[in-house]
Amino acid sequence: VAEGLSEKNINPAKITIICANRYFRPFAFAYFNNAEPGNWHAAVLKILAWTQDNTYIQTSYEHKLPIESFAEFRDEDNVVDESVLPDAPDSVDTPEETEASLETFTTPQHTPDSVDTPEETEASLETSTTPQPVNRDRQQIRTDGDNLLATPQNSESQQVVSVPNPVREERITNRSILPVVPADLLYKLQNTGAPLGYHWNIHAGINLRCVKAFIIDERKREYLIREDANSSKIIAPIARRLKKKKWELEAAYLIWISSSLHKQWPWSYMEDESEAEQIFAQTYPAISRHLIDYKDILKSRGAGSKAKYYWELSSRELKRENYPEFYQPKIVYPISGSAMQAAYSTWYAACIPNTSYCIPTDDLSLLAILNSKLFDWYARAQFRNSTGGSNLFFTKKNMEKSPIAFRSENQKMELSYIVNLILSNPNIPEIPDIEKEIDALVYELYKLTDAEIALIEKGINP
DNA sequence: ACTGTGGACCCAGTAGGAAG
DNA sequence: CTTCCTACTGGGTCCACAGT
Repeated sequence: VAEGLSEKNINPAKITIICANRYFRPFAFAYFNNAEPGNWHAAVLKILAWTQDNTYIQTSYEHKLPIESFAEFRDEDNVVDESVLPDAPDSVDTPEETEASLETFTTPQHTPDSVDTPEETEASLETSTTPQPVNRDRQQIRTDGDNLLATPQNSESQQVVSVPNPVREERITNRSILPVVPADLLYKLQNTGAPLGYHWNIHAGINLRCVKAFIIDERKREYLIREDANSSKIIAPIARRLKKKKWELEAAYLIWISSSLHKQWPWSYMEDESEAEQIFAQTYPAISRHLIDYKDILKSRGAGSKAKYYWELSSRELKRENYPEFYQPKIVYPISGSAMQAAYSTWYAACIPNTSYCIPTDDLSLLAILNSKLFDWYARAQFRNSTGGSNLFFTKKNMEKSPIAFRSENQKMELSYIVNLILSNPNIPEIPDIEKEIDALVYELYKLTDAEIALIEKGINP
């Protein structure tokens, strides 16, 4: 509420909020439905949103939108003054300008026939494509209307042009009124699709605190089982990423002995550690012989470890109830590194170490996006540490905020098909070409212009 | 002019501690 | 117990210098 005004003398029904970024992607109106003066609390905020994908035009008439006109975009706004971004005040706010522009855009409830003519459409496009510096803070408004961004297409209503439809890429590039700078591209990406955390859950891996003792390879596993068949009961598959490799994971095994604090082992209630050690050695002789080599390191595991004895992990029992994410197909990616190297695991009950995160999903189009050049560019722009190191941190918070573009079923299928080509033939020499194909499709998903793609290909970050 | 060696430095990757 | 991040490790690269 502006200074000098109180809730009482504002009529919420007279307020319409326009939410858009400089590219009008997405573009939304919000207004208070059933609002009455002095009764703010009963007002329901209604949102009408458009994206480039969405050609269905919602008319103000259809929704009884209380707005009758739009402010005219002035010519001088054609010149994008970077110094006033992002905090430039919205010029629409000044009363004179609002007053002066009343005739410029008239909604179809007054002239429903005339807007159908091509000239009219052209005229409204011409005026409205001009970018308007908008206060970014206002655009942070998040509503449950995220799903509106994924409204299915409906081309039938294309001829009803009631609201300026400025989302026309070719116009923006042809007029070259918008120099493509990395900050703009970053901003555009941030306003595309929905954040990853909106549709998916991210799960952390198991903190082993001594990888070399607990993780073994196939040969060692076979050896341990040959020595003592019981060993197989406490050996679980673990999906580790391969160094400097996307898509593929390394198959390894983890000696999973849950902490006595979570599970009752024959040695769990021994007072004396050497006594417990003896029982452990009798129960799992081969594994006991293996872990004893790391006794000193394991014993030095410090605070935070809830393991009761040195041969135990601090984790709970490996069961579906405790770790449902390990029992599903999942995308696995590193917690930090020089680049995103996501991979896909269908290995049943395969756990992951705490150097990785996983997203339980079989949506390979998400994997395609994560491993694309576009996402790499985004990560380089967004995921650096405050200390300025070279590492990128794919932390849970960072990843949850990452914008994932809307994908139609067809697009999902196309991307999944290509990703499957790589997954089923991980060592063919054509992989770089296939990855380029994926990059191109991902650029398409995010509706990037040629100039923006060039920016990413050249690796120019903000 | 070319090759081999070793030290210095850089950087990617990781273990594990701190904080919550 | 989870999440994040720091400090460490170890591999890679560069470069000066010595030997062939």
